[in-house]
Amino acid sequence: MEEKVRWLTPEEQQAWRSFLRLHDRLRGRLSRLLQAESNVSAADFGVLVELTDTPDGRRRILDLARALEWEKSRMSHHIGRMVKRGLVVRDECAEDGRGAFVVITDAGRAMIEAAAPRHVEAVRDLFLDHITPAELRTLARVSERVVEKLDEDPS
Amino acid sequence: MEEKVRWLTPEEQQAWRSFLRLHDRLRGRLSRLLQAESNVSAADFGVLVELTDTPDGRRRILDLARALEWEKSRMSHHIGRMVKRGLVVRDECAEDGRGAFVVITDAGRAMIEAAAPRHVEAVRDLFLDHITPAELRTLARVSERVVEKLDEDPS
DNA sequence: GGGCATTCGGTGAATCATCAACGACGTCTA
DNA sequence: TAGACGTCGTTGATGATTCACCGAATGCCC
Repeated sequence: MEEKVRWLTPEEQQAWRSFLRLHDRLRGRLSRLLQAESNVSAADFGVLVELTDTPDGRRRILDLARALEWEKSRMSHHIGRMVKRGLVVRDECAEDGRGAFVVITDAGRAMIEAAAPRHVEAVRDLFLDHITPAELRTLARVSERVVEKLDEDPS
Repeated sequence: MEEKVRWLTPEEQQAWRSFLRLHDRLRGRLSRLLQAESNVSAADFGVLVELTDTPDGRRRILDLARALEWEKSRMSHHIGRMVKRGLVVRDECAEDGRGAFVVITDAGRAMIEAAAPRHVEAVRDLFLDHITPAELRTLARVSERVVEKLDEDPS
């Protein structure tokens, strides 16, 4: 009952590895920059961005978790740490007694307003500036297509 | 002294986010598959692949760390866990009294030989199959170029 | 050879992520 | 309105990663 394995061709192998490597490097570099220049982790940054996307800077925990594709448990722990550092506060939810809101504080707002321009600049310097518009479109197209397939796939 | 920030255009923003999302999803899915079907983590898999790349299945620790772009400390901790599970053993180094080798065990070899075909298949199913050869070439080209720039950049 | 910096690897503490379980609440149905 | 069931969020235990540091061995330069 032995199936033959279709191993990757050298080109495929190399493309796949470069692709993975790029991601690791970019993320590593960007998060070290965020940490060094603005004293926030990439995770903090993501949460703060989501919060500032709403006019009042408050969102339900599960809503946040879904937006960032985190587990609710991770979100809960992470929010706890951010509360301790004064970036956000918890607030209870009137409509739903089980629920809870997270609200950005002034300190949190100050932090992200300081961090965002540097971050955008870094994304340009390290990534976008080295890619042609056509390549970027290809990248976006491929990414969307593959993610879509992943979502369809039962797992 | 205020600099103007060149925020991302909607297209850039969307491409960047899709790109990040793709990676997270793919990695998550692949590592869950490895874990579920073959009982190894993606990290274990990487180490075992590096070890089987040499004829005798033994490599210096720092050498491994560099190949995987890990910190030596992470490698050391990880090897410790793999030793505990019987996938590899440590071996001392004759030429250099400070050094140490890691050697794959029979159990480790069996594990990766079981895992590799499934993994390759998954990479095809989830990624390569949804991409044209031209797109793959673009991806590889862009990845290599950007990684190269990252390496040049002082940080 | 004696001193000194560097490299190799390991360790403990702190941080972060994941998993299973839980309590509290909401919703649906009989 | 009672019970069953699902959802929201938290918690504690367990693993994994990073950081700062250490000891041992090596290489280097005088």
